[in-house]
Amino acid sequence: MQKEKKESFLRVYDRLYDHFGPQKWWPGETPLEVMIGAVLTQNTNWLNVEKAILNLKDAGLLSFPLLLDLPLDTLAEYIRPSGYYNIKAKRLKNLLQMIEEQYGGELELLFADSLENSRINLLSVRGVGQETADSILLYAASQPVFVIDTYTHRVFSRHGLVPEESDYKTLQEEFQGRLPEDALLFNEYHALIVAVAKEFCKKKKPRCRECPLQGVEEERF
DNA sequence: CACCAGGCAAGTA
DNA sequence: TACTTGCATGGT
Repeated sequence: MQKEKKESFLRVYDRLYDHFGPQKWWPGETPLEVMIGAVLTQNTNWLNVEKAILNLKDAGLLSFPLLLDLPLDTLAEYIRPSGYYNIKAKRLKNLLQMIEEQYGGELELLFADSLENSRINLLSVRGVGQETADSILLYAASQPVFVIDTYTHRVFSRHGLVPEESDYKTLQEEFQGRLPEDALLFNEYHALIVAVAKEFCKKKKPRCRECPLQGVEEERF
């Protein structure tokens, strides 16, 4: 029973992968760019984030020391298309300053730190919550951390795979406890959940008739 | 026109 | 602890 339950999350993964194929996340050329994207995409369409990152890239500002010294309101103007630009400029600054103070401005030292330490330090930053921290750890640092987001909660609770009231920590423990500890698997799985949510599990219009997960909750586990 | 998007923190009771 | 609200652009 417990063993089959463990395998059910892998069956869901297989269904999603068979339907959507590899998602090739995260869109970003460098760890710094991925980290910036993780902050900018908070409650924001990824297309808007791409515009903001392109602004920084075109200005030649995708560099840790340059961004660290960039005035707050200047940074805000560059990232304007990503929305919430004033608060996100501040959040990026907070994050850069933490890395400067704790790791001498070396992103690689943050990523080389223990998972426990790096996560605690990321979460200490004003504007970096659990999802943003875990996105950075998984997609920029390639650490085996499962990222939970509103899509994850919606898809899995609608299909009866987790209780509706599950919080972030509970969901993350479910995924990490039932899946092999594999950063590449976690990477692909999270991206596939986003894919299925966008197409079949929208907020208002769930089209679960054609959903590749149709009926998973009926399979006994 | 309304609604939504790969959240988070601060304020209130 | 458990809600509620502000933050904001751009696509559908």
